[in-house]
Amino acid sequence: MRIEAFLRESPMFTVKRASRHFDRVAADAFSADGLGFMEGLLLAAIFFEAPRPIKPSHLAETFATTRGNVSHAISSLEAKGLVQRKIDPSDARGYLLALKPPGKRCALRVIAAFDRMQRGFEQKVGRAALTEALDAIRALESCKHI
Amino acid sequence: MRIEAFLRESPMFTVKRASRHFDRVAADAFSADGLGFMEGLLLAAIFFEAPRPIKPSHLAETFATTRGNVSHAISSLEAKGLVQRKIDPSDARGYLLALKPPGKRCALRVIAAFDRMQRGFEQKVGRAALTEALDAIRALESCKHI
DNA sequence: GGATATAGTTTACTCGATCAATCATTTAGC
DNA sequence: GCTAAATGATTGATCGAGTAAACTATATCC
Repeated sequence: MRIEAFLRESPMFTVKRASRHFDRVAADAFSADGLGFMEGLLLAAIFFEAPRPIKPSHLAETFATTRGNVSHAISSLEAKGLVQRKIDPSDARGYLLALKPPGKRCALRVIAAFDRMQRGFEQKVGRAALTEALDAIRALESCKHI
Repeated sequence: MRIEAFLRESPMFTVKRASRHFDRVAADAFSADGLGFMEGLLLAAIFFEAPRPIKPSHLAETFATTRGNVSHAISSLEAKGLVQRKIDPSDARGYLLALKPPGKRCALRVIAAFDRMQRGFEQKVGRAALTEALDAIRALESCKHI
């Protein structure tokens, strides 16, 4: 088989390449705010949850990643003055996250960018096909090992 | 909107999460050989092209990445004793890549793992749906900016 | 022959992710 | 009530992959 045909049929490579592409697109879109893709998503998540503050563990679960990873990303957002950690009054082990005013403005820009991208996607492949494709990709994630 | 609904409809996040999942699956499958996902793909690419040796620039194009990136990965594969660089007799600027015997055996394991994964995917979502989903994902890559 | 283009490497850097160790607090068991 | 175990989160070290720019060496074109 030719490698090109192999890659073309491979969900793993197709998904990986698309992921890289989206990283570049997001980095480009958020370059003014100096955010990465994941940072933008976290900011959007905190915004959507407002005014209810959100816990890091909730974010880790939502984004299917580790707490350590979220902790690092939040530290980065905090260093940029976008997010604030406050001790959770109901559980002093944990923290609650809230947007600072610049973070709120930044989140709005991020969400607007995601929305524009979403419209571009739906225009490109159609809403129904997009939904089906995402369902298929999600289903692949249940293949846990080779 | 809830962040969960936002993420569910977002191709960018769905694709990114799946990409991370595949990274973990591949790292797990290739752990005995100490290969990453991309290293495995490169090895498979060189194997598929054999006996015709392959140029790094060809790999960079095939995998939609930079030459620098390929150069790093090849160096890593070379350090593991899997791949060999030879000066291209027809163009002394370039190199030709070939598998050393351990690299060949390793490539066979890698390809077998990819094939098992592929069968798992097709069993999970069906061959037709898989093809459609990949076509949709590829189409999204033509959205160049937000 | 000299300017320019090309192949590849190198260096430094970023981002996202993971792991193990650690700390503080909460909960559970006795 | 007090200790032991579980939990929420941070830290620090490390990794893989990717990028960009500078650089070397060779090839090509006029």
